[in-house]
Amino acid sequence: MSETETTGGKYPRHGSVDVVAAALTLLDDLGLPDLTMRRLAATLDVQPSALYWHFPNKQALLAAVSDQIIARARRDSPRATEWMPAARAEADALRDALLAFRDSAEVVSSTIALGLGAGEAVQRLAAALALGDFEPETVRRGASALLHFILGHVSHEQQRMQADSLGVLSEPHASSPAAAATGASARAEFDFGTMLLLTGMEQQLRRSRSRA
Amino acid sequence: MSETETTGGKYPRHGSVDVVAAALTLLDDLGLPDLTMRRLAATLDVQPSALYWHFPNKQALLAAVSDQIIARARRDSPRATEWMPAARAEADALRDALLAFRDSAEVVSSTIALGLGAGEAVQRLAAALALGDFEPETVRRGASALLHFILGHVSHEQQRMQADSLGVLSEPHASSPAAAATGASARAEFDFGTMLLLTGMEQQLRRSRSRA
DNA sequence: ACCTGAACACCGTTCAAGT
DNA sequence: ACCTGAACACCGTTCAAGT
Repeated sequence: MSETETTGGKYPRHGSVDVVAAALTLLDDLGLPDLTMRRLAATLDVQPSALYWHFPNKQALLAAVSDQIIARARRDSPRATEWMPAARAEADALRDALLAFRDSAEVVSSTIALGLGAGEAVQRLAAALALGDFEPETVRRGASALLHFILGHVSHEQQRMQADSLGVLSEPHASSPAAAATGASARAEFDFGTMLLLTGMEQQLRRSRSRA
Repeated sequence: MSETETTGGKYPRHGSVDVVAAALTLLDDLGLPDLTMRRLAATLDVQPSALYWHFPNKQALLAAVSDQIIARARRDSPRATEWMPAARAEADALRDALLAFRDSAEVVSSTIALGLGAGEAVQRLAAALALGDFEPETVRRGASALLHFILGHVSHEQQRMQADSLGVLSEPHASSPAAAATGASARAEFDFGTMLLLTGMEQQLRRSRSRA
Protein backbone atom coordinates (compact mmCIF):
# COMPACT_ATOMS: atom_id res chain seq x y z
CA MET A 1 0.00 0.00 0.00
CA SER A 2 2.72 2.41 0.95
CA GLU A 3 5.67 3.37 -1.16
CA THR A 4 8.24 2.80 1.53
CA GLU A 5 7.00 -0.47 3.00
CA THR A 6 9.77 -2.75 1.77
CA THR A 7 12.70 -0.48 2.49
CA GLY A 8 13.70 -0.60 6.10
CA GLY A 9 15.16 2.85 5.57
CA LYS A 10 14.90 5.21 8.47
CA TYR A 11 14.86 8.72 7.15
CA PRO A 12 13.00 9.10 3.87
CA ARG A 13 9.59 8.45 5.38
CA HIS A 14 7.16 10.46 3.28
CA GLY A 15 6.51 11.56 -0.29
CA SER A 16 4.49 14.60 -1.28
CA VAL A 17 1.52 12.31 -1.85
CA ASP A 18 1.48 11.25 1.81
CA VAL A 19 1.65 14.85 2.92
CA VAL A 20 -1.33 15.85 0.79
CA ALA A 21 -3.33 12.83 1.97
CA ALA A 22 -2.60 13.67 5.60
CA ALA A 23 -3.56 17.30 4.98
CA LEU A 24 -6.86 16.22 3.45
CA THR A 25 -7.65 14.03 6.44
CA LEU A 26 -6.74 16.79 8.84
CA LEU A 27 -8.86 19.27 6.91
CA ASP A 28 -11.88 17.00 7.09
CA ASP A 29 -11.35 16.21 10.77
CA LEU A 30 -10.56 19.66 12.15
CA GLY A 31 -11.52 22.21 9.50
CA LEU A 32 -9.43 24.80 7.68
CA PRO A 33 -8.61 27.08 10.64
CA ASP A 34 -7.01 24.13 12.46
CA LEU A 35 -5.13 22.82 9.47
CA THR A 36 -1.78 24.29 10.42
CA MET A 37 1.63 23.30 9.19
CA ARG A 38 2.68 22.44 12.71
CA ARG A 39 -0.29 20.20 13.37
CA LEU A 40 0.14 18.53 10.00
CA ALA A 41 3.77 17.88 10.78
CA ALA A 42 2.80 16.39 14.11
CA THR A 43 0.40 13.88 12.54
CA LEU A 44 3.22 12.80 10.23
CA ASP A 45 5.67 12.49 13.13
CA VAL A 46 7.90 15.04 11.58
CA GLN A 47 9.26 18.50 12.34
CA PRO A 48 7.32 21.44 10.79
CA SER A 49 10.32 22.40 8.74
CA ALA A 50 10.26 19.01 7.01
CA LEU A 51 7.10 20.03 5.15
CA TYR A 52 9.07 22.72 3.36
CA TRP A 53 11.07 20.15 1.55
CA HIS A 54 7.85 18.92 -0.11
CA PHE A 55 6.15 22.28 -0.69
CA PRO A 56 7.54 25.82 -0.89
CA ASN A 57 4.75 27.19 1.32
CA LYS A 58 1.32 26.53 2.76
CA GLN A 59 -0.57 27.89 -0.24
CA ALA A 60 1.19 25.45 -2.54
CA LEU A 61 0.19 22.62 -0.22
CA LEU A 62 -3.42 23.82 -0.25
CA ALA A 63 -3.30 23.96 -4.04
CA ALA A 64 -2.31 20.30 -4.12
CA VAL A 65 -5.11 19.54 -1.67
CA SER A 66 -7.52 21.39 -3.96
CA ASP A 67 -6.44 19.35 -6.96
CA GLN A 68 -7.08 16.20 -4.96
CA ILE A 69 -10.58 17.31 -4.01
CA ILE A 70 -11.46 18.27 -7.57
CA ALA A 71 -10.08 15.00 -8.92
CA ARG A 72 -12.78 13.25 -6.91
CA ALA A 73 -15.42 14.93 -9.06
CA ARG A 74 -14.04 13.12 -12.07
CA ARG A 75 -14.74 9.63 -10.83
CA ASP A 76 -18.47 10.00 -10.41
CA SER A 77 -19.66 12.27 -13.16
CA PRO A 78 -21.58 10.28 -15.78
CA ARG A 79 -21.02 11.67 -19.23
CA ALA A 80 -23.89 12.89 -21.35
CA THR A 81 -23.89 13.85 -25.01
CA GLU A 82 -26.10 16.93 -24.79
CA TRP A 83 -24.53 20.04 -23.33
CA MET A 84 -27.23 20.81 -20.80
CA PRO A 85 -27.47 17.47 -18.99
CA ALA A 86 -23.69 17.21 -19.25
CA ALA A 87 -23.16 20.58 -17.58
CA ARG A 88 -25.73 19.78 -14.94
CA ALA A 89 -23.98 16.50 -14.20
CA GLU A 90 -20.59 18.20 -13.89
CA ALA A 91 -22.03 20.80 -11.55
CA ASP A 92 -23.57 18.10 -9.38
CA ALA A 93 -20.38 16.06 -9.36
CA LEU A 94 -18.43 19.14 -8.33
CA ARG A 95 -20.81 19.91 -5.51
CA ASP A 96 -20.69 16.32 -4.29
CA ALA A 97 -16.91 16.28 -4.39
CA LEU A 98 -16.76 19.51 -2.41
CA LEU A 99 -19.30 18.34 0.15
CA ALA A 100 -17.17 15.26 0.80
CA PHE A 101 -14.57 17.31 2.68
CA ARG A 102 -15.07 19.90 5.35
CA ASP A 103 -14.30 23.51 4.34
CA SER A 104 -13.21 22.31 0.91
CA ALA A 105 -15.09 25.01 -0.99
CA GLU A 106 -13.14 27.73 0.77
CA VAL A 107 -9.86 25.96 0.10
CA VAL A 108 -10.61 25.45 -3.59
CA SER A 109 -12.02 28.96 -3.89
CA SER A 110 -8.89 30.68 -2.70
CA THR A 111 -6.64 28.34 -4.66
CA ILE A 112 -8.50 29.14 -7.86
CA ALA A 113 -8.61 32.84 -7.08
CA LEU A 114 -4.84 32.83 -6.63
CA GLY A 115 -4.50 30.89 -9.87
CA LEU A 116 -2.52 28.13 -8.19
CA GLY A 117 -4.54 25.08 -9.17
CA ALA A 118 -7.86 23.32 -9.44
CA GLY A 119 -8.09 24.44 -13.04
CA GLU A 120 -9.61 21.07 -13.84
CA ALA A 121 -12.89 22.29 -12.35
CA VAL A 122 -13.44 25.03 -14.94
CA GLN A 123 -12.15 22.79 -17.67
CA ARG A 124 -14.69 20.09 -16.95
CA LEU A 125 -17.53 22.59 -16.88
CA ALA A 126 -16.24 24.19 -20.07
CA ALA A 127 -15.95 20.80 -21.79
CA ALA A 128 -19.59 20.09 -21.00
CA LEU A 129 -20.75 23.46 -22.32
CA ALA A 130 -18.59 23.02 -25.41
CA LEU A 131 -20.92 20.21 -26.47
CA GLY A 132 -23.35 22.99 -27.35
CA ASP A 133 -23.06 25.35 -30.28
CA PHE A 134 -21.41 28.19 -28.36
CA GLU A 135 -18.56 30.48 -29.21
CA PRO A 136 -15.37 29.64 -27.29
CA GLU A 137 -15.54 32.89 -25.34
CA THR A 138 -19.13 32.14 -24.34
CA VAL A 139 -18.08 28.71 -23.13
CA ARG A 140 -15.32 30.23 -21.01
CA ARG A 141 -17.54 32.83 -19.45
CA GLY A 142 -20.37 30.40 -18.85
CA ALA A 143 -18.06 27.93 -17.15
CA SER A 144 -16.59 30.70 -15.04
CA ALA A 145 -20.04 31.90 -13.94
CA LEU A 146 -21.06 28.35 -13.07
CA LEU A 147 -17.90 27.80 -11.06
CA HIS A 148 -18.31 31.04 -9.12
CA PHE A 149 -21.86 30.11 -8.25
CA ILE A 150 -20.96 26.54 -7.24
CA LEU A 151 -18.06 27.56 -5.03
CA GLY A 152 -20.01 30.38 -3.45
CA HIS A 153 -23.01 28.24 -2.78
CA VAL A 154 -21.15 25.26 -1.33
CA SER A 155 -18.92 27.53 0.70
CA HIS A 156 -21.98 29.13 2.23
CA GLU A 157 -23.51 25.72 2.76
CA GLN A 158 -20.44 24.33 4.51
CA GLN A 159 -19.99 27.33 6.77
CA ARG A 160 -23.61 26.98 7.75
CA MET A 161 -23.09 23.30 8.54
CA GLN A 162 -20.31 23.97 10.99
CA ALA A 163 -22.12 26.98 12.44
CA ASP A 164 -25.10 24.73 13.09
CA SER A 165 -22.94 21.99 14.57
CA LEU A 166 -21.42 24.52 16.94
CA GLY A 167 -24.90 25.50 18.02
CA VAL A 168 -24.45 29.06 16.83
CA LEU A 169 -28.01 29.55 15.68
CA SER A 170 -28.27 33.29 15.12
CA GLU A 171 -31.89 33.32 14.00
CA PRO A 172 -34.80 31.30 15.37
CA HIS A 173 -34.45 28.95 12.44
CA ALA A 174 -36.27 25.75 13.34
CA SER A 175 -35.89 22.91 15.79
CA SER A 176 -35.42 19.19 15.23
CA PRO A 177 -36.18 18.48 11.56
CA ALA A 178 -34.28 21.63 10.69
CA ALA A 179 -31.02 19.87 9.90
CA ALA A 180 -32.61 17.66 7.27
CA ALA A 181 -34.71 20.52 5.96
CA THR A 182 -31.63 22.73 5.67
CA GLY A 183 -29.87 20.05 3.66
CA ALA A 184 -32.82 19.53 1.35
CA SER A 185 -33.39 23.22 0.72
CA ALA A 186 -29.67 23.72 0.12
CA ARG A 187 -29.87 21.13 -2.64
CA ALA A 188 -32.97 22.79 -4.10
CA GLU A 189 -31.30 26.19 -4.00
CA PHE A 190 -28.25 24.78 -5.73
CA ASP A 191 -30.36 23.18 -8.45
CA PHE A 192 -32.21 26.42 -8.95
CA GLY A 193 -29.02 28.43 -9.36
CA THR A 194 -27.43 26.10 -11.91
CA MET A 195 -30.76 25.94 -13.70
CA LEU A 196 -30.85 29.73 -13.95
CA LEU A 197 -27.40 29.79 -15.50
CA LEU A 198 -28.07 26.94 -17.88
CA THR A 199 -31.36 28.31 -19.16
CA GLY A 200 -29.54 31.61 -19.53
CA MET A 201 -27.03 29.83 -21.76
CA GLU A 202 -29.90 28.23 -23.68
CA GLN A 203 -31.39 31.64 -24.32
CA GLN A 204 -28.01 32.83 -25.55
CA LEU A 205 -28.07 29.99 -28.05
CA ARG A 206 -31.49 30.93 -29.34
CA ARG A 207 -30.44 34.52 -29.86
CA SER A 208 -27.30 33.67 -31.80
CA ARG A 209 -29.39 31.35 -33.99
CA SER A 210 -31.94 34.04 -34.79
CA ARG A 211 -29.07 36.33 -35.76
CA ALA A 212 -27.85 33.78 -38.31
CA MET B 1 -15.37 66.26 12.43
CA SER B 2 -14.37 63.98 15.28
CA GLU B 3 -16.48 63.04 18.24
CA THR B 4 -13.82 63.82 20.79
CA GLU B 5 -12.52 67.12 19.50
CA THR B 6 -13.92 69.43 22.20
CA THR B 7 -13.22 67.26 25.22
CA GLY B 8 -9.64 67.56 26.31
CA GLY B 9 -10.14 64.13 27.86
CA LYS B 10 -7.16 61.86 27.74
CA TYR B 11 -8.38 58.31 27.73
CA PRO B 12 -11.57 57.74 25.78
CA ARG B 13 -9.99 58.34 22.40
CA HIS B 14 -11.92 56.16 19.96
CA GLY B 15 -15.41 54.90 19.26
CA SER B 16 -16.21 51.73 17.33
CA VAL B 17 -16.77 53.90 14.25
CA ASP B 18 -13.17 55.09 14.28
CA VAL B 19 -11.90 51.56 14.61
CA VAL B 20 -13.90 50.37 11.61
CA ALA B 21 -12.79 53.36 9.54
CA ALA B 22 -9.15 52.70 10.40
CA ALA B 23 -9.58 49.01 9.57
CA LEU B 24 -11.06 49.90 6.18
CA THR B 25 -8.14 52.19 5.40
CA LEU B 26 -5.65 49.57 6.49
CA LEU B 27 -7.41 46.93 4.39
CA ASP B 28 -7.25 49.11 1.31
CA ASP B 29 -3.61 50.06 1.90
CA LEU B 30 -2.12 46.71 2.87
CA GLY B 31 -4.61 44.01 1.94
CA LEU B 32 -6.39 41.43 4.06
CA PRO B 33 -3.36 39.33 5.06
CA ASP B 34 -1.72 42.39 6.60
CA LEU B 35 -4.83 43.64 8.35
CA THR B 36 -3.91 42.33 11.78
CA MET B 37 -5.30 43.39 15.12
CA ARG B 38 -1.85 44.43 16.24
CA ARG B 39 -1.19 46.60 13.20
CA LEU B 40 -4.65 48.13 13.46
CA ALA B 41 -4.02 48.94 17.10
CA ALA B 42 -0.72 50.54 16.16
CA THR B 43 -2.31 52.89 13.62
CA LEU B 44 -4.77 53.96 16.33
CA ASP B 45 -1.95 54.48 18.84
CA VAL B 46 -3.47 51.94 21.14
CA GLN B 47 -2.58 48.59 22.64
CA PRO B 48 -3.96 45.53 20.77
CA SER B 49 -6.07 44.57 23.74
CA ALA B 50 -7.94 47.88 23.50
CA LEU B 51 -9.65 46.67 20.34
CA TYR B 52 -11.40 43.97 22.33
CA TRP B 53 -13.37 46.56 24.20
CA HIS B 54 -14.97 47.58 20.86
CA PHE B 55 -15.35 44.15 19.28
CA PRO B 56 -15.46 40.65 20.79
CA ASN B 57 -13.09 39.29 18.14
CA LYS B 58 -11.57 39.88 14.72
CA GLN B 59 -14.45 38.32 12.80
CA ALA B 60 -16.91 40.73 14.39
CA LEU B 61 -14.67 43.62 13.36
CA LEU B 62 -14.55 42.29 9.81
CA ALA B 63 -18.33 41.99 9.80
CA ALA B 64 -18.59 45.70 10.64
CA VAL B 65 -16.09 46.44 7.89
CA SER B 66 -18.23 44.41 5.48
CA ASP B 67 -21.33 46.36 6.40
CA GLN B 68 -19.44 49.57 5.69
CA ILE B 69 -18.34 48.35 2.27
CA ILE B 70 -21.84 47.21 1.33
CA ALA B 71 -23.35 50.48 2.52
CA ARG B 72 -21.34 52.22 -0.20
CA ALA B 73 -23.34 50.34 -2.82
CA ARG B 74 -26.48 52.08 -1.59
CA ARG B 75 -25.35 55.60 -2.41
CA ASP B 76 -24.80 55.07 -6.11
CA SER B 77 -27.44 52.64 -7.29
CA PRO B 78 -30.07 54.44 -9.34
CA ARG B 79 -33.50 52.93 -8.83
CA ALA B 80 -35.47 51.51 -11.71
CA THR B 81 -39.09 50.38 -11.78
CA GLU B 82 -38.66 47.23 -13.85
CA TRP B 83 -37.13 44.26 -12.09
CA MET B 84 -34.49 43.49 -14.69
CA PRO B 85 -32.81 46.89 -15.03
CA ALA B 86 -33.19 47.28 -11.26
CA ALA B 87 -31.40 44.01 -10.55
CA ARG B 88 -28.72 44.81 -13.08
CA ALA B 89 -28.17 48.20 -11.44
CA GLU B 90 -27.89 46.65 -7.97
CA ALA B 91 -25.40 44.10 -9.24
CA ASP B 92 -23.30 46.82 -10.83
CA ALA B 93 -23.45 48.99 -7.72
CA LEU B 94 -22.36 46.04 -5.62
CA ARG B 95 -19.44 45.29 -7.89
CA ASP B 96 -18.36 48.93 -7.88
CA ALA B 97 -18.58 49.12 -4.10
CA LEU B 98 -16.47 45.98 -3.78
CA LEU B 99 -13.89 47.15 -6.29
CA ALA B 100 -13.44 50.35 -4.27
CA PHE B 101 -11.54 48.49 -1.52
CA ARG B 102 -8.76 46.00 -1.85
CA ASP B 103 -9.64 42.39 -0.96
CA SER B 104 -13.15 43.47 -0.02
CA ALA B 105 -14.88 40.62 -1.84
CA GLU B 106 -13.06 38.06 0.27
CA VAL B 107 -13.91 39.93 3.45
CA VAL B 108 -17.59 40.25 2.58
CA SER B 109 -17.70 36.69 1.32
CA SER B 110 -16.52 35.13 4.54
CA THR B 111 -18.65 37.46 6.63
CA ILE B 112 -21.76 36.46 4.71
CA ALA B 113 -20.83 32.80 4.78
CA LEU B 114 -20.50 32.97 8.55
CA GLY B 115 -23.83 34.78 8.72
CA LEU B 116 -22.32 37.68 10.64
CA GLY B 117 -23.36 40.61 8.48
CA ALA B 118 -23.61 42.24 5.08
CA GLY B 119 -27.16 40.97 4.80
CA GLU B 120 -28.04 44.24 3.11
CA ALA B 121 -26.41 42.95 -0.07
CA VAL B 122 -28.85 40.08 -0.57
CA GLN B 123 -31.72 42.25 0.55
CA ARG B 124 -31.06 44.87 -2.09
CA LEU B 125 -30.79 42.27 -4.83
CA ALA B 126 -33.95 40.60 -3.56
CA ALA B 127 -35.80 43.90 -3.45
CA ALA B 128 -34.94 44.50 -7.10
CA LEU B 129 -36.09 41.03 -8.16
CA ALA B 130 -39.26 41.43 -6.11
CA LEU B 131 -40.36 44.10 -8.58
CA GLY B 132 -41.05 41.19 -10.91
CA ASP B 133 -43.89 38.73 -10.60
CA PHE B 134 -41.91 36.02 -8.78
CA GLU B 135 -42.75 33.82 -5.85
CA PRO B 136 -40.95 34.90 -2.66
CA GLU B 137 -38.88 31.71 -2.64
CA THR B 138 -37.80 32.35 -6.22
CA VAL B 139 -36.76 35.88 -5.29
CA ARG B 140 -34.66 34.57 -2.40
CA ARG B 141 -32.93 31.94 -4.48
CA GLY B 142 -32.35 34.28 -7.38
CA ALA B 143 -30.82 36.91 -5.14
CA SER B 144 -28.63 34.29 -3.48
CA ALA B 145 -27.38 33.00 -6.84
CA LEU B 146 -26.64 36.53 -7.99
CA LEU B 147 -24.74 37.30 -4.81
CA HIS B 148 -22.65 34.14 -5.02
CA PHE B 149 -21.71 34.96 -8.58
CA ILE B 150 -20.89 38.59 -7.80
CA LEU B 151 -18.71 37.79 -4.80
CA GLY B 152 -16.96 34.96 -6.59
CA HIS B 153 -16.30 37.01 -9.65
CA VAL B 154 -15.03 40.13 -7.89
CA SER B 155 -12.98 38.02 -5.49
CA HIS B 156 -11.28 36.38 -8.45
CA GLU B 157 -10.84 39.74 -10.10
CA GLN B 158 -9.24 41.32 -7.03
CA GLN B 159 -6.89 38.44 -6.41
CA ARG B 160 -5.81 38.70 -10.02
CA MET B 161 -5.20 42.42 -9.62
CA GLN B 162 -2.80 41.97 -6.75
CA ALA B 163 -1.17 38.97 -8.40
CA ASP B 164 -0.53 41.13 -11.45
CA SER B 165 0.75 44.01 -9.35
CA LEU B 166 3.19 41.63 -7.68
CA GLY B 167 4.41 40.59 -11.10
CA VAL B 168 3.38 36.99 -10.56
CA LEU B 169 2.39 36.33 -14.15
CA SER B 170 1.99 32.56 -14.27
CA GLU B 171 0.99 32.35 -17.91
CA PRO B 172 2.33 34.34 -20.86
CA HIS B 173 -0.77 36.48 -20.70
CA ALA B 174 0.01 39.60 -22.68
CA SER B 175 2.37 42.53 -22.42
CA SER B 176 1.66 46.25 -22.09
CA PRO B 177 -2.02 46.83 -22.92
CA ALA B 178 -2.82 43.70 -20.93
CA ALA B 179 -3.76 45.56 -17.76
CA ALA B 180 -6.42 47.62 -19.50
CA ALA B 181 -7.59 44.61 -21.49
CA THR B 182 -7.85 42.54 -18.33
CA GLY B 183 -10.01 45.20 -16.72
CA ALA B 184 -12.27 45.49 -19.74
CA SER B 185 -12.71 41.75 -20.16
CA ALA B 186 -13.39 41.38 -16.44
CA ARG B 187 -16.24 43.84 -16.81
CA ALA B 188 -17.57 41.98 -19.89
CA GLU B 189 -17.35 38.65 -18.07
CA PHE B 190 -19.23 40.12 -15.13
CA ASP B 191 -21.96 41.51 -17.37
CA PHE B 192 -22.27 38.18 -19.11
CA GLY B 193 -22.69 36.29 -15.85
CA THR B 194 -25.37 38.56 -14.44
CA MET B 195 -27.09 38.51 -17.82
CA LEU B 196 -27.16 34.70 -17.75
CA LEU B 197 -28.81 34.73 -14.33
CA LEU B 198 -31.29 37.45 -15.20
CA THR B 199 -32.42 35.88 -18.47
CA GLY B 200 -32.71 32.65 -16.52
CA MET B 201 -35.07 34.44 -14.16
CA GLU B 202 -36.99 35.84 -17.13
CA GLN B 203 -37.44 32.35 -18.48
CA GLN B 204 -38.69 31.23 -15.10
CA LEU B 205 -41.31 33.97 -15.34
CA ARG B 206 -42.48 32.85 -18.77
CA ARG B 207 -42.89 29.28 -17.58
CA SER B 208 -44.93 30.17 -14.54
CA ARG B 209 -47.16 32.32 -16.76
CA SER B 210 -47.75 29.49 -19.22
CA ARG B 211 -48.74 27.29 -16.30
CA ALA B 212 -51.41 29.78 -15.27
C1' DA C 1 16.09 12.39 -1.02
C1' DC C 2 14.30 13.62 3.18
C1' DC C 3 14.58 15.28 7.82
C1' DT C 4 16.24 17.66 12.56
C1' DG C 5 17.03 21.60 15.70
C1' DA C 6 16.83 25.94 16.66
C1' DA C 7 15.64 30.21 15.80
C1' DC C 8 13.03 34.66 13.74
C1' DA C 9 9.29 37.44 13.43
C1' DC C 10 5.16 37.41 14.08
C1' DC C 11 -0.19 36.18 15.37
C1' DG C 12 -5.33 36.51 18.15
C1' DT C 13 -7.05 36.72 22.66
C1' DT C 14 -7.53 37.20 27.88
C1' DC C 15 -7.56 39.66 32.05
C1' DA C 16 -6.49 42.24 36.04
C1' DA C 17 -5.74 46.81 36.68
C1' DG C 18 -5.74 51.65 35.66
C1' DT C 19 -8.12 56.61 34.46
C1' DA D 1 -16.41 54.34 28.86
C1' DC D 2 -12.11 53.24 27.22
C1' DC D 3 -7.42 51.80 27.72
C1' DT D 4 -2.65 49.67 29.61
C1' DG D 5 0.64 45.91 30.64
C1' DA D 6 1.76 41.60 30.65
C1' DA D 7 1.09 37.29 29.57
C1' DC D 8 -0.67 32.67 27.06
C1' DA D 9 -0.73 29.73 23.42
C1' DC D 10 0.05 29.66 19.30
C1' DC D 11 1.46 30.71 13.97
C1' DG D 12 4.43 30.27 8.96
C1' DT D 13 8.99 30.17 7.39
C1' DT D 14 14.25 29.88 7.08
C1' DC D 15 18.50 27.56 7.29
C1' DA D 16 22.53 25.17 8.60
C1' DA D 17 23.31 20.65 9.58
C1' DG D 18 22.47 15.77 9.75
C1' DT D 19 21.52 10.67 7.56
